[in-house]
Amino acid sequence: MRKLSLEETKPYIEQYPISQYFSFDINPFIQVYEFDKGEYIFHEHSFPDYLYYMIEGKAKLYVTHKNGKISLIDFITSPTFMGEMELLNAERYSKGIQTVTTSICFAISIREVKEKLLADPVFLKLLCLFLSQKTMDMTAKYTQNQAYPLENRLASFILLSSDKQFYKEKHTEVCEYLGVSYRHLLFVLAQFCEEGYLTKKDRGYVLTNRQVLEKLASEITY
Amino acid sequence: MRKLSLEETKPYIEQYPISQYFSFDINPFIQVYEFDKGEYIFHEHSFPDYLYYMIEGKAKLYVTHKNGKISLIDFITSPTFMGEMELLNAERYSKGIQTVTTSICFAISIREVKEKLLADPVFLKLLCLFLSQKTMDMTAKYTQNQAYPLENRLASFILLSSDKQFYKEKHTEVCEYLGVSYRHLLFVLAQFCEEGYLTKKDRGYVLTNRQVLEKLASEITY
DNA sequence: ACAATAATGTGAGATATCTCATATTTTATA
DNA sequence: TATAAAATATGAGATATCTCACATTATTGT
Repeated sequence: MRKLSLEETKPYIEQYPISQYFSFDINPFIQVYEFDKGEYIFHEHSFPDYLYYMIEGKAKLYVTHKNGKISLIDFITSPTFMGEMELLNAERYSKGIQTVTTSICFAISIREVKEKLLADPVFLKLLCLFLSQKTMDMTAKYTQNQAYPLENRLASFILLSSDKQFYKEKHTEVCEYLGVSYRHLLFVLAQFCEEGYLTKKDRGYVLTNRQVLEKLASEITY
Repeated sequence: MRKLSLEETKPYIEQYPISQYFSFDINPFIQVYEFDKGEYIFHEHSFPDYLYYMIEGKAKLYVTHKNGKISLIDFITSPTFMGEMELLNAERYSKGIQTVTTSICFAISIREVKEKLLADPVFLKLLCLFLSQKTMDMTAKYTQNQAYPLENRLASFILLSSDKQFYKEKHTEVCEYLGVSYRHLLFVLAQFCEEGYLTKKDRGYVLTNRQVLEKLASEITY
């Protein structure tokens, strides 16, 4: 983690204006941080000091269970807030957030502006929208997780995350996201290859039968 | 569903003051509705006209999947808001909410006060707290669902929902809540009886070995 | 009070998914 | 560049959970 100098800060502030999200001048309270790839933004069970607004990058929100299993709750993609739950005091201890790529974040000191933020209708409205959208996405994901076998969910995930006709995600992340074991993910991927829906190439998979994948995925959503 | 008369309304308004949740006078916009047991407050895929604040009763928030499976997302207990996601415009169509007991709700016409509500810092702050708490509860539930077998989750559920040493919930609801089949729930309950943790009595179960149940439940949470 | 509906209960077989062990390859790091 | 760490890969056996079929007992509506 590196705090950017004032000169480095400037272009980001200009390129990503967030003043519209507040009814007071937020700029004096903003610092810009850069997180390396793989670095932790929040450690599990910590008390965050900052509300972050990620403007560039990608991260994983996860929780480690007592039995050692890890649930990847969500892929966090910019632009988004992080630490808003903690700001609201709703959470005793934070979940973990680890970057997947180098990430740039605005950091707003909770100590300094908590009072102001929690009385700001512009910000609060934005936060409400953000929270409800997040809740709905998660509800959809998790209810589907328990209502459909991996076959359907994986097909859906491949279609969503593939670039053109090429799928190439880290199995280690995907299995945690879809809530299955690494072994089982590989098993179903192998099945897809056997059936000819996918074909291994380089270090990824080519979608060789998009139609069937779409049919499998379509069994989930209306 | 029955709209209460003005005289009937009065005692509820007095007993459950919610004016503190708003920075303007909400009373002119409040109507009081009574829902019968088993009645639907929101049908799935409808567009709610009211923001509800349930003051008495209990309901189920659920979603029906394309394959016919039902996920009981949450047990909704008073006091709580309902329809807040729709108010925020975040949801195209609503989930279903069905009462479990006769329920009394304050109804606030979205059409009439949406603008005011979405600019009210007092209400918005409350809503943020509510939403983030809900998100966290759900995240906890769903990540645990996929990280632990029913044995642990059921033990935890029994301890939470039993009255003194007696457990008596509808299996049909519980299996949807815990995300398993009816058959499997009964199977694990039978197992608990065989092991002597529970004993069938009347139409419920007596907790005959609370200690073991607590041990099973404790494997989940920190 | 009776019929319809919902809830409970059980068996048997299928399968989706997990655990663990182990080998190889790729990527990160000193 | 050597070494450690992470990611990929696969087999074999176990199990958690599901589906379906069917019978019984409550509960509800008329």
